[in-house]
Parts: sequence; structure tokens; C-alpha cells
Amino acid sequence: MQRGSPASAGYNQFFHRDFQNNSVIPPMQEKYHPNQIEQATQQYWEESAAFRVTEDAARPKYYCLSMLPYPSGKLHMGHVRNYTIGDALSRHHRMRGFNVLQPMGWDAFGLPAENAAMANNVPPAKWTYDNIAYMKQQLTSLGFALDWKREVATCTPQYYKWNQWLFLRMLEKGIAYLKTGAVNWDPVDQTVLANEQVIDGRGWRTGALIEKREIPMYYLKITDYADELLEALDTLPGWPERVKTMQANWIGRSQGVRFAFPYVLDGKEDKLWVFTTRADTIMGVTFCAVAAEHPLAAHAARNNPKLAEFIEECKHGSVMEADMATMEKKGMPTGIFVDHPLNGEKIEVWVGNYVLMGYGEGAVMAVPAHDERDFEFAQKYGLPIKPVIALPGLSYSLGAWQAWYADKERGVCINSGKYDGLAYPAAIDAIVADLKAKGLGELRTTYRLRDWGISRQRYWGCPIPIIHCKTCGAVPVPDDQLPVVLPEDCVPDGSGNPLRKRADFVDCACPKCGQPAQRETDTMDTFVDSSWYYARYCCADNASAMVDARTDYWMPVDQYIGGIEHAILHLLYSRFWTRVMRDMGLVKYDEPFARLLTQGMVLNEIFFRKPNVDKGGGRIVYYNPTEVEHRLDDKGNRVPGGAVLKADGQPVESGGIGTMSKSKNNGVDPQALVDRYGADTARFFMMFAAPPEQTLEWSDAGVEGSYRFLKRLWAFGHSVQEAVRSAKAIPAKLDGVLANVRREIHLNLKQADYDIGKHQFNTVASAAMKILNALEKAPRQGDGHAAVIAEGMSILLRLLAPITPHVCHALWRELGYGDDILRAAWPAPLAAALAQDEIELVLQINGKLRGNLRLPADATQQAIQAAALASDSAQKYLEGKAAKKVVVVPGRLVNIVC
RNA sequence: GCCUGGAUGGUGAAAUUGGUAGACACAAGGGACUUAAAAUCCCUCGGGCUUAACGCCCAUGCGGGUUCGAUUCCCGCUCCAGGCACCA
Repeated sequence: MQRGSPASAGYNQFFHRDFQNNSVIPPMQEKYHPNQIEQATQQYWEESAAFRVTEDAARPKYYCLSMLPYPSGKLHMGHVRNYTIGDALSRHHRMRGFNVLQPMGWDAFGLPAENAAMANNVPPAKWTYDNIAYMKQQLTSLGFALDWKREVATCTPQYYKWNQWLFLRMLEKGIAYLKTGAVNWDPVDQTVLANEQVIDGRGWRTGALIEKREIPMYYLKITDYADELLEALDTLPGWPERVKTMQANWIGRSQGVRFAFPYVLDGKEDKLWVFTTRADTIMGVTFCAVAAEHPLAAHAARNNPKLAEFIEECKHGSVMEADMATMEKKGMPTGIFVDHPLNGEKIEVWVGNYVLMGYGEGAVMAVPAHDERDFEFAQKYGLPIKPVIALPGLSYSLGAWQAWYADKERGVCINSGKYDGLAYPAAIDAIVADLKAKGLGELRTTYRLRDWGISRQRYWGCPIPIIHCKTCGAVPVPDDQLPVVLPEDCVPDGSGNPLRKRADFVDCACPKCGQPAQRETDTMDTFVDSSWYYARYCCADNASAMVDARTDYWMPVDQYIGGIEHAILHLLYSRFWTRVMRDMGLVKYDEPFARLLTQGMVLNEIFFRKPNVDKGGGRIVYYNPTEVEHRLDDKGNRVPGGAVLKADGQPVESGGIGTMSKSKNNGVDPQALVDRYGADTARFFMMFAAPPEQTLEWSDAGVEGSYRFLKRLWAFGHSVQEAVRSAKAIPAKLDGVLANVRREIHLNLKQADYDIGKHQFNTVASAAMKILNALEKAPRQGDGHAAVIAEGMSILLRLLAPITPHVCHALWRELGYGDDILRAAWPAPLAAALAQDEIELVLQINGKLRGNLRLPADATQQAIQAAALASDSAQKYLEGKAAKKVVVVPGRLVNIVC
């Protein structure tokens, strides 16, 4: 590492290096040969173990982490974008003196491996490991500064052993527990499907109508941490506001009232509990709705075949929230009545397809006058609507829903007996007091957040370490028998979890009583794997503990980089898991990711063909955009619906544009780009295309420009090699043209520093291009010209090194700056180079641009005003009138208002 | 449906967060070099009006508003993207 602190490290230090010791300089290639340069550079990094890091208390650490990829087969442009951002940040911090850790691993369990297994009759394990080998080579060829000694693959027993171990600890503490949950059941394949595998309510392979099934699953009590997860968002200034907003809304803490409708059924007294945030409208309840699985619904259905049929129909519905929210709301009366807790009125209970058993109480109160969904439901079924909130000057109408019906800010209770005239807070207080007195309700905080169900009825995942014994029940696997190893030779066939057929896996002895017993065959959600891998990188070689003291050095992650699609689930689960580990004394931090950069998605077109459901279904087939061609009209524009598959000339449907993914087959393999132009061009182009956080529709138009730039950079380096190698220090007094060139370079460096602070690498790339433009135009003679070029080139190479490390490494050596640009210090703009005597101000008249003013840099407000008023433009537009007002923005403009 | 973002030339984008809209590039057109091609270099390049030249008007998805001044702030829309708990 360089001497001195990052801030003081001057770029002029290269003049003190061994410039004279250049007796043996191999001739520099005249042309840019990226493949040779990149191979040689990568070999140098490999041999010098350039990116191996260890803990070093003497230096500030910088843990730079990109989200680990799912090994789907090949990298796609989203990966290149993600990892280039991370690599640029890593290399930049390294040049600024930080001890940088940048690891990589594989989110290696998951559904695509099972699908590939079915398609190709290959075990998921083999498919996964092959993909890892190929993608690792791709990452290496892109030149990412990764410490591969810390590599982690979540499908290895060495890794997932600790999932199992911590799960057992959670079970002991009651954080993990068993409860039923709804899954998608394909009755033909007799298997549970992921949401993604259900298309328009049908199984993707069988076309069969999917049923909801309630099965026992393990859940993690993330809701116990809801308050902390919400409140700690304020401790994360390095996170994007939008991510914090999304998480806060997801947790959805709300104050409300849990209360009950008493009833008598078959001579037995009971209560129907519901929750509401609008207790001020309780007097407007005209019916209640319960889920199809609710005991009251089941009771009513016993001698009501039509209701039983409706309940059956509800069970065919989707488990997905988006479907629940958009589907047609249907219901049917049960004939059961409950008592209104405040006025004793009889309230009928309905079964509603929009009420979910798993959430809250599985029952809701309905106030059609003040809830839009209830309003529509009541209109549809002719149920009474009783307004109990009024706004002055507005009259309630049953014709159509008005936004003010739900206004709780300005509304006042009416038709509510003793509560009439009360506003929202007072009404709630009074109503809660009365409910409480009757023992029928109380204030309660609730959360939208639900506990995390982790059981998956799938093979390719981490086995849940439980043994089922006829006498002892569900028995945890003892620690000394961990890990429960997943057999790696299964090939799923789509008809359920193949583990169930593996006697050598399932059959075992009960750890408690020793009797024959069966192993749990459910595996864990893959979000478990990715909830703590960042901690494991710090100590990936430790076989005897989940984490060790090295995590105390590296954690928390200083900069986490990943797609915005993970804004909620992965990041929230990781924050939860971290807290569980903290509360068990395993780690010492609250938050795993100090700063977060959410990369915008890289999108591409989606094309597919749907199977004909009438002919028995079958799965949707997606076609890569490269397999599709388009009919064009006279003007060369695409004809809508004119997409056809090249292979057979038959039409394909357009699925719009969406994230590059394996499942939509719309990924673009960067390999062609790397083969043709080299990794540096691919990296530069990806950074130049758009700012990191912005969504990016993929197009390789423009990649030529990035390649051209690197060719020009090399050619320029070649042409100034001698001048740079023999350059002296910059003279105290530069002539005007050279001073301007130098100023331009330092100005762009200053701008680039600012932009790097914002992670805006596209304008950093622009600044590099502007610097090269300036250098190319610089005079090649005159006192100090070589020194200015040598300094400028050293700035340019170091500025670019994080983005295009190979070509910068090679040029750094060829031009004699030093052996290894990795050890060079980050450049700093110099005030002396930036100084100027005169500045240009914009002259506006009434806010419109009317000219420019050149003034001394130190001109006073008064002098600027006087100069502005005296200018020709001002005289022309003022026409002798006096200015009403003159606005001076220092360093920028003068606006004369007249 | 709900939550969160986004929309600027033919295209990707920039505008130091209220101060010259379109930097830097791509594509296109014209030219130079070349036997030719590639590569490279130079010029033009938002729309309109006008001029010999200077210049003027319009323009940042749509409609309003605040301001000396709005791509930027506020209100109301449209479309697109991400998420919605079993894709990862």
C-alpha cells in the first residue's frame, strides 16, 4: 500500500520513482489488444495473490459485498452491472488506503436446478456444480478483484450445517415453531407448486386447476422483531430512502382495536374476534365476513350444500396477495348471526373469498359506508349501508364511492348514539373504553408483517433437521449428528419431493427412544441460505463454528450492492437473522449492511408461447430475444404482434419487458461482448450506460463507442510514452493553453470525485473521456507540455483503474509510472491547477438567457450588478426603464427583472 | 388492487439538487485518408421562424400551481418498471 494517508497522497509521487531505471523496456504494442492485456493482467493478479486479504487492525477496513448469484448457468448483464459497481467501489477504496474485502459465492439451492433436472435428466447437484465452475471462470475473465479463498456455496454441507444448527437453536428458544400454512397443490402431479409455477390458476406442467391446501410448516417469529426492524431503519443513513420506506410499509405497524362479536351457537356462547384500525366506524357495521376455512363457515356449511360448494370454490383461489386484491369479491351468507358489541344489533356473518384464514383473526367487520371494498360488496349483494361519519357540507350518496367516505382526518361521528359529534381520536377512545368495560375489546398494535414460513416441500434445499417418531413426535436432530446431509444423486420428476422415496434418507432411529422413525423431508426456504452468508465469508474455513472473531473485524458490510428487487424480502430476512444471531451472542452488530446501493434492474424483452389449455396444457415456453425476429413496416418500425420465432417462422407472444432471468429466458450472456471487445470494454460500457440505481433496458448500441475510447486511450498512451517517461516536474508558470488543459483535467477529476461519492459511474466515465479529449488536444510542444501530459495521464489511468483495471494496469507499467497501479494512491485535484482569474457569468433578463459576462473571479456583488446593468443586452432589453430587481447567484448568473 | 420508483433529442444519458436544458457518447448525414474495405480523423446533428450575420419563439410524459427563475418543489392524471411473502 502507498505511504501516507489517502487524503494527502499526491499524484506527483510517481516522479520520485525509478524513472531512470528503464534500460530494458520491451517495446509497447502500438495497437490495443484487449485479450492479451487482460490475460496477462489476470495472470499477474493470480500469481501475486493480489486480492487475498486478511484482517489488519492497522488499516481501516472496507467490506464491499455484492449479492451472490444464483448459479443459473451463465452470467447475464444484470450480474455484470452489479459486480462491476462493486468492483469499482472496491478498487477505488483500495487506492484510498482501505483494507478491502470483496468475496463471492453461490446461492446454490433453489427451484431452477430442479426444473433443469427434469428437462435434462441430470441431478440438480451436478447441474449446479457445473454452472458454478463455468460462471466462476466468467467472473474471473471479467477481472473482478475477488478473494476466492473465501468462496461459499450454500448447497455444501459445510455451509448449510449452520442453517440447521441455528434453526435448532431457534426451535429451543421458540423463535421457530410449527403451524399450518396455505400452499398451491397440483392435484395431477400430486405436488406443491411455487407461486411462479401457477399460471392463471393452473399448474404450469399439468394445466390442472390448482387448489389451496393447508399443511403444517415451520415458521420463524420475525414479528417478535417487528418494532426493532422498523425503528432501526432510522439508524441506516446509508440506505436509500425508498428501500426504508418500502420496508416500513411492509412491516406496516398500525394501532387498532381488537374486539369481539358475541354469539350463541348450539346453546354455546362464543365470540367472533376481528381487528380494525377504524374503530370509530364500528357503529356502521352491517355484516361480518369470515374466511372459507373459518370454524363458523364450516359449521354453517354442514347443512347448507350451496355454502359448502362455495367454500370449496374459495379453496381453489390463489394464495397470492396480488390475486386476492384484484379478484372479484364474492360472498355467501351463513345464516349465523352475531351480536353487535355496542348496540346489540344482530349482524349476519358472511363467508368472503377475500378473507384469509392465515392473517389476523380470519374474520373482518364490514362497514360498507366507509370502506371501499365493503361498499362494493354491499352494493353487489344488496346489504345495508349505514353512514356513521359525516363531513360538513358533503352529503352521502349510495350511487358511487367517494374518497371522503374514508376520511378520518375531518370526519365526525353521526348515527352513532352517544358517540355522535366525536372526531376520530375521541371516538376511538370512547368506543375502546366501552368495549373494554364489557370485556369485548382493547387497543392493540398490529403489523402487516407475517411470520416467515420456511418449510418447502422440495428436494434441492437445506434439510430441516427434524425426525418424526410415532411416540416422541417431532424430535430435533442432535447437534452431533449435524449436518443432515442431502443426498446429491436425486433427479426430481415433478411429482413431489424425491426425498420421500429415498429410504436411505428417510428411515432413521428416533434420537430420543431409538425406535424406527422418519426424517423430515421438507427443506428450507432459500432465503435462509442468503440471510447470513455475508458473515460466513469472514470465516468460511471454520469447520467448528458458524462464525468466529474474524466476523467482528469485517462486519458489518460497509457497502452492499444488489438489485432493487431484494428491497424487502432478502434484506428484511437478513436484518432479522442478524438480530437472532446477536441475541444468541454469536455476533456483535445489529445491522448487517451499513450502506446499501440498490442497482436498477437490467431489462430485456420477453417472448413466449402459451400452451393450449384445452389440449391438456403443458408449460409456457419462453424464447430468448435472440431467437426472435420482427416484421417491420415501411418506416422500419416493428409491426405490433409481428414477432416470429426464427426457427419456425411462427408467431410468438410478447410479454413486454422485464428483468433478465433464467425463468423468462431473456438474459443476455456477456461472453460475446467479452470475446469481441474484452472485459474492460464490457465493464466500461456497462458503467457508462446509465447511473447504477436506474432501470436499464438492455441494448448493446453504443458499445462500439466504449471500445473506441479504450483504443484511443491506448493509442494516446503509445504516442506519449517517451514524453511521459522523460517528463520533468510541472513548471511553476504554465502558458495559457497548457494551464487550461491542466485546469480541465483537474476540474474533471474534481467532478469525478463528487460523482463517485454519489456512485454515479456513468459521469465518472464521461469525465475520463473528457480528460482524454483534453489531453489529445494538448500542445505537444512548449515548456512543461510533457509534464502536463504525464500528470494528466497518471490522473486518467488512476481514475479509470476501478472501471477498466486491465488496460490501466498495462498502461501504468508501459508509461513507467510504476509496477502495479493497485498500489497507486487515488489522485486529488489541486487548487493551484483549478485557479482562474476570470469567470463567466450568465446574464438573464426576466429569467431568459440574454448573454454572458466575463468578470474577475473576485468581483463583488455590486461590481457584478453594475457590469450586468451596463451590458449591451441589458441596455437593449431595459429600453431605458429601471430594473425592478437584480438577482445575483455567485459564480453562476445575474437575472435582471424589469 | 396496494407499496416503491421512473418518464429529458432518432438512441443511452447530463444538468454540482431551484440558476445557461441536452455535457459525454451512440446512430445518422457529409467530408478527408485509402486501389478498395476496415480502422482513424474532421464537420453537421431537438423542433420551428428568420438572417449575410446577430437573433427570436417552442420544447424535459400530460394538465394545473408556487417562484425573478422549475427537468428539479406542490396538486391531479397517463404510461412503464420493481415488490406483494414458494423465482431468486
